[in-house]
Amino acid sequence: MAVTSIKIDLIGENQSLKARAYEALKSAITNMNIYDADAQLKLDERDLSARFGISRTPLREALAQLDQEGLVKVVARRGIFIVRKTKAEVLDMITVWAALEGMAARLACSAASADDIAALHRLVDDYGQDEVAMRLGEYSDANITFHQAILSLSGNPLIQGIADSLFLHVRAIRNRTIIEQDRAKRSVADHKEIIEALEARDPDRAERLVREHTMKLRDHVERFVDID
Amino acid sequence: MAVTSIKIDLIGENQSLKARAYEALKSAITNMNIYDADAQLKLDERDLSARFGISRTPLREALAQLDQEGLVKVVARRGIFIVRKTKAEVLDMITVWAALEGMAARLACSAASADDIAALHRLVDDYGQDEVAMRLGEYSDANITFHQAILSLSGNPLIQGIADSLFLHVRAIRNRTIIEQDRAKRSVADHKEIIEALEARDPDRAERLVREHTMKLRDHVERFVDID
DNA sequence: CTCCGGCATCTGGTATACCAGATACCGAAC
DNA sequence: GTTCGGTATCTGGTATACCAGATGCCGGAG
Repeated sequence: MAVTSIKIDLIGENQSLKARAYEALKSAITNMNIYDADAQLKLDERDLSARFGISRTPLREALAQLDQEGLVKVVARRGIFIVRKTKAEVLDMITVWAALEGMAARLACSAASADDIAALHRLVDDYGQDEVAMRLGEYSDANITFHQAILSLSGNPLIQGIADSLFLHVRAIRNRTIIEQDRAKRSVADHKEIIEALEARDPDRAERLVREHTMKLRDHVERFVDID
Repeated sequence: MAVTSIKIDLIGENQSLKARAYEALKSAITNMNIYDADAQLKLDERDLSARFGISRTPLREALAQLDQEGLVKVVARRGIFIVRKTKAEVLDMITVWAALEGMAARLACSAASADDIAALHRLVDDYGQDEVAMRLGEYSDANITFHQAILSLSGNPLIQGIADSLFLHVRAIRNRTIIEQDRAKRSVADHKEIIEALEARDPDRAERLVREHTMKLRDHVERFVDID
């Protein structure tokens, strides 16, 4: 039979205008430095709808969704404001993250396959003792991938979903936390220990290591990040 | 000076139509038995807007919010459907709940005052050995209050917020889980142990007890609740 | 110069009309 | 009787117009 593969247009933007506006706004907001003193924090419905070339209706629905997620705050007859998270809120988010990823590690001990756990090595081993090769920006990406892998290995999609939404907010202060060589080295060491615990199928240890690792980040932010 | 207290109308419904529609729909959906075979799971925008006496616009925004929370699913040109959670999803929710409340107990060991912890006794001690007096419906309420108290004692509002939204969904299957005398008794015993751990300011033990307690519920649902 | 009040304007909230895809019903063809 | 196709209808998506509260400018009174 003739294998005539039809190029179906799934790549093209056939989503609703609301969905497209939502993605565009979310991307714009999460990528801007909202903590800069001169950051533009106020949005205007009519202006935005004109920019996107859509009417206010779908745009409003997108903004309402962002409002619920806590990225913006819609105030009747006042305006729409990009939300600056307080330091306390960020710390609380990291704490919840610690609880979720800890549970994920616990679950992974019984849910993850040996292959899945072995694959974690690839995200850590490259950053062994060679501090020079450890480009910090690159490590930052590998670090995120490592943690998301653990969340994924739990086999509980809800954990991953909640953690993702939290990460969205914590990201905003990421630009303000400088990763030092020393902290990165300890981070790599922590990750190796975590993999060991997973390989040993020791849920209590895996949970504790992951939780303490994330809480170290919490303490670091509490001490050295200055927002508010 | 004359103490003329002005009765400000805060009780009256001065909220937006969207907010009122949202509350009304949320209440209606979470209180109905969506797992009944003959439950009406489809909604219609025009019909609802006529019932509420509002236009489709604010109603749609309320529905969009419920959609994001996972209570309904809006499908373009098909309809709006009340979502039945699968058993796997409910189990995942309870697992996340266990992680959150475990972390809450851990935090409470350092954040809660002695008075706050002492107040927990009131929610448990009444249901001592007197099984006859232990009215199961009444216990169910006290049980919920106890767990929400622990979430609150963590001092982390985010934990409480996420747990609340999870509870909204788990509630739907509550009607289908019969609380037996025996399980309730063991639950009370667990609660007493948890209070002890909090009083001893033992975060590891408090976390473990709370987590295991909630995971018992998870196992119970997995074994005895039949949905899907 | 300062303060106050009213009106122009801005801005999110709501109502309404229209659009297009999806569905269901019905009748014709076989 | 079955199947196919077309059309009426249903339903969520979008555009537009209007509403009312909030803000701020501006001029007059003191």
